[in-house]
Amino acid sequence: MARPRKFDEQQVLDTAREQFWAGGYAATRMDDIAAATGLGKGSLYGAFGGKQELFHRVFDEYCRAIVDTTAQQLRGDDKNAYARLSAYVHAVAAATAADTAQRGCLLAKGAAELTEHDEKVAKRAHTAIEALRTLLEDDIAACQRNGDLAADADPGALAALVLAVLRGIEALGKAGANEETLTGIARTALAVLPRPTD
Amino acid sequence: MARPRKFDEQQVLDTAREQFWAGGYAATRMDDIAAATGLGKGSLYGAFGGKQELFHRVFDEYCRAIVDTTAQQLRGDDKNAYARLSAYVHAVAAATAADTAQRGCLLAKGAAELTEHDEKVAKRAHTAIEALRTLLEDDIAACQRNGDLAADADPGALAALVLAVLRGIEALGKAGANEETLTGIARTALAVLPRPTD
DNA sequence: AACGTTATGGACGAAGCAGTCAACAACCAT
DNA sequence: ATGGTTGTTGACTGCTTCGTCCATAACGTT
Repeated sequence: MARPRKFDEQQVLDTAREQFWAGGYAATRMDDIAAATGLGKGSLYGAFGGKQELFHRVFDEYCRAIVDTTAQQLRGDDKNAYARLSAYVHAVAAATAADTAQRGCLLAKGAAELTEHDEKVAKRAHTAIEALRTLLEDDIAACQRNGDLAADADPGALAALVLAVLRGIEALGKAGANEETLTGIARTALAVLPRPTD
Repeated sequence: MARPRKFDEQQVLDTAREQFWAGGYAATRMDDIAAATGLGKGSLYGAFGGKQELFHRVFDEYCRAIVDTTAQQLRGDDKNAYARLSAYVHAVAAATAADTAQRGCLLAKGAAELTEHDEKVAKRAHTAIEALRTLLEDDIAACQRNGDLAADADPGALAALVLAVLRGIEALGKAGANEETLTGIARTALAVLPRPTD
């Protein structure tokens, strides 16, 4: 009944994410996104509404992806819960260290730039962080059931601590900490988690 | 021999800092700073050079202030080293929670926005972070000498961990974590630091 | 095939932006 | 006091950028 779109919406969102990720929200121009995607501005505005809406789409999708990926890495049986936690924490440190361009995490970057002025971004970031905390708490509780961590510790508190360490690793990566420092933090954080006393 | 300045340079820097802090680098306009300080743009450019240089001045000064404040809070005799560490960690959590406007830390915000594209900002942030790490390490070593923390632990590693937790608290504050969560993280982090075994 | 509907692309408008400039003002050394 | 030097002001320039608009293109339905 009408002319179909020539572009793949997902592909455009991916490209837009790269642009916003590299430059931040304010410094990214819609013309850049148009050029990078090959779309005319009319199509871009027609399909997504505007710069802010486009960023919201990108940010929302990124948050969803982060939480999904983490869920895949942390969910599983009690038996391997500690191994998963350890692997995850080390993976975040390694990924941060490997990010030589120091782009960091779009969740952190977007939140830092826009939380104060954009309610939607603030809410979305909060939801994502809360989801990550829950995933960590579930895994830590599994570790406790399996006897890998002290049963009398508060899993929620430990999850919040680990989450803070992870976000801190990310922040220190931005500040140019080297790989050894970052992996060292991961190692130390895991080492200080309370063990069963028997 | 020449006309003296009518404005206080420090006051202008303070005002500029507020502007950059609230809006970020890209979103802050020189006209805003001019209006907020009451200076004409000519004076502003004459005294500071341009937007980038002005931000460098502000950022440098902010980093210096952060490190100085931390040094005042952490330096002292071995006897009270642990009390100082505890007070400092809790103070950061409380300050982050109290920051209802969620402006966060200019060091983190500036680094997140500009590290990739501005070498000077990257270097300055790195230096500041390294200084903070050293201050923490010195205090932690003092704690060990005084028997408040396990002597066999690596003070450098513990310092890096605590620093990560602190930066993580800051990041979680941006994401809207409530006061209870933040102070809980501070409490848990201190609780998991290794104690002497005797 | 003709038509209604939606997509496309790029020129355009309007506002915003960093930075400049020239006329004027204030100071001090002589 | 006077002149040289530096600070001040705000209008101005030239460029950038968001968003719109419209002529045209491509599709499905009848």
